[in-house]
Amino acid sequence: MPRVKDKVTIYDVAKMANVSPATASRVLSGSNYPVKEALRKRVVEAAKKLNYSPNMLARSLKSNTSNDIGVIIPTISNPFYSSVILGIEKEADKRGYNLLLCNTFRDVEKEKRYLQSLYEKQVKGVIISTLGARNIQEYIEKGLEFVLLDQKIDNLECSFISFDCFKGAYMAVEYLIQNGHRKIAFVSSPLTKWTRKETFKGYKAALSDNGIAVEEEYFLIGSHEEEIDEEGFEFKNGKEMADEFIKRKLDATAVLAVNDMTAFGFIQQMYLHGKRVPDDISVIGFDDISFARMFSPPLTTVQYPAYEVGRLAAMLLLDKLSGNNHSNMSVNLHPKLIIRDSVKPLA
Amino acid sequence: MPRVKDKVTIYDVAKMANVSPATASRVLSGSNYPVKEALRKRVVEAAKKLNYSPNMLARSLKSNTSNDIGVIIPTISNPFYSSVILGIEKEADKRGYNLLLCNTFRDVEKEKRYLQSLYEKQVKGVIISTLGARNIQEYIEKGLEFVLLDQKIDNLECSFISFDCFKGAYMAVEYLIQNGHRKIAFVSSPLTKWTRKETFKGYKAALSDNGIAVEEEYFLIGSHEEEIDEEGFEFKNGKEMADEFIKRKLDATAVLAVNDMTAFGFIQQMYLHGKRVPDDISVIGFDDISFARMFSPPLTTVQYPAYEVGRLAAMLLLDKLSGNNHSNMSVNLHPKLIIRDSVKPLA
DNA sequence: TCAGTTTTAGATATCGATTTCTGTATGATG
DNA sequence: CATCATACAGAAATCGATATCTAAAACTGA
Repeated sequence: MPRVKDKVTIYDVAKMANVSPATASRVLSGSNYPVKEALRKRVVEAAKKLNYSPNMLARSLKSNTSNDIGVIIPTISNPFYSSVILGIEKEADKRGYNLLLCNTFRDVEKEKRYLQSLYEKQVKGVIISTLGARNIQEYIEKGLEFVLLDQKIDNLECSFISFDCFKGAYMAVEYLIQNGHRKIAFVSSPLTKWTRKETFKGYKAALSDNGIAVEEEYFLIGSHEEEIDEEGFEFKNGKEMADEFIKRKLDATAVLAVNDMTAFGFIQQMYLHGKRVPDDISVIGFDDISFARMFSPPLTTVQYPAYEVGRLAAMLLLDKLSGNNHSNMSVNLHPKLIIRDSVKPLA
Repeated sequence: MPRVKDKVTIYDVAKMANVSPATASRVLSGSNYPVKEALRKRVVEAAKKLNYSPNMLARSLKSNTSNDIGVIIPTISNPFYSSVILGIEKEADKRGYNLLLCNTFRDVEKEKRYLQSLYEKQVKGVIISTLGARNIQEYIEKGLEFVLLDQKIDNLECSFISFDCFKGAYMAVEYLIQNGHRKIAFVSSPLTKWTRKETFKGYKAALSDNGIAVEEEYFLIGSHEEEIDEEGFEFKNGKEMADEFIKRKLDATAVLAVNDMTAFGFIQQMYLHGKRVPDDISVIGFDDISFARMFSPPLTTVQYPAYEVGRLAAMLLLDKLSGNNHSNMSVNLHPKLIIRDSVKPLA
């Protein structure tokens, strides 16, 4: 059992440097209160000699600050969210903040508990991707700052970062049309999220704006809800929709998937039914997760800049916390079509 | 600007319930100090009425405890680590702990800063995947508990969780041999990590134990170091090694990749060179990240149970922190070959 | 030179909890 | 009924920092 050394506090430093704890604190906490150079030096040296580490709990308690921010997402196992987190972490680290990571698995109760826990930990800001934003207002009133991802909620005083899924889907479908496709199906998990609904709308709008009938038969939309905690749900759903495609004997030549994972599942299962992508059917994904380019065929997809979303969210939040910026804003990121090899032009 | 309500403290609760703060604390913190039922009820009701939330900073400061644990990994954007994190989070949440997530990007300086920061936040335990464990000893002496992933360091008083990469590679190569392959290459990024070295050893051992000459020509091992912060490094390296394979005009019929990402890169690039997997060449990956089964062809690979690693790490750490268990241990997880479609039996 | 600033150091209160210490009321014991 | 242990409540100290308040010293300027 290693002997644990006694913790050295600011009092120890002060004593060694022969100054008051107040002075030691002023030097060590980077306060702008003036301290004579001689004393300052003594304090710094004593701190070094004693290998002093400040106790952040005490500092935060007294000064009512925090250098942690909360991040609440459905699940880190979704590569889209891991990119978001990466962006947040990069920016947060740059400014000396740490991340408290919370996975809700889309469980409202879990989300509630996490919010409360973050509040109790005196976190001042939270970046959250939530389904039901019911509880958030309560914490805004308590003084927490929020940045919401992928969700627009009126009357909520916080910043929003969203992505123009409508336009993304629209662009994707137009690209298919330009490539000669007119029978285009839409593959998705249930339209429970705002983003998915927008994507669906964009798909339909692009079709009708181009004089193509919107046929319900081409809606391959999963019906059973995602189960809490289930991994690979989107992938599985994509496979099921491929089965459904075959069952319905659809003649679509192209498909827009609501996200890349769905596209992967769809493509793999179509392969089992003897249909190749892009030779027999073209597929466009959505998100551009890093595997999209590793897939075979490399997936043509709408880029949802997850890393950028994370970075922006952190910037907005931390600017607010540091008082650099007081106004809330809605940032809408524009889609970009990444053309790879999963779409074949029709003759 | 929403008016922020004044924070309600335990003193407010005590006053409303007409008891001393001491009594209120005993009720609200779940202490086992006896409190008469009548008072207890008054306290609970007052807390509810005032919507009281304890200040964890104050609680932790006074009681010298923490319900945060630190997690230090190279990068969350690697799906292997996101699974590890998921396992940790699940177990931690179950026991009321939160995660402080730190991505080092294999930067030793960053790791140092994070360790210090976690220590200052009074975290009591850290799960870490580190390259250089030099600094860890110092924090062990300061009383921190560690669980190390993928690393064995002698004379370090902490628990280890590792994976038998040697055996995993050995099993994979034997499987190839059973399928008639005798010319088997090894594809890898530089052997800077302990796990990669073990994998390489296992590959060589399996060959020689089966009376197959170990030929240096078949070592397709990247030479340039991973750059800090680079995403998709393993994938890119896999592609480069495919180019190298062609350049060397190798006649290998099968390949063992050091991890799945490398395998993906290799397979994609070989495809560009006109070689199909598994028809022209068989490939076995390593890790079984969730994309392995979504890939085409679904990848035969050695399962490295990342989620389980995370869960175990959290269990060991939290058992220790809660005093349930005082001894350190080394847990070695056994490999399992997941057979899918990327290996073809030779006639 | 002396009143009035300004600069700088230290004593002390404070953040919001828990915990120890003290003391009273109650119950058990012989 | 006296004695002693036990149950329970509250006062006050404490965790480790920062911030406020007080005051001495140094510096102004008329």
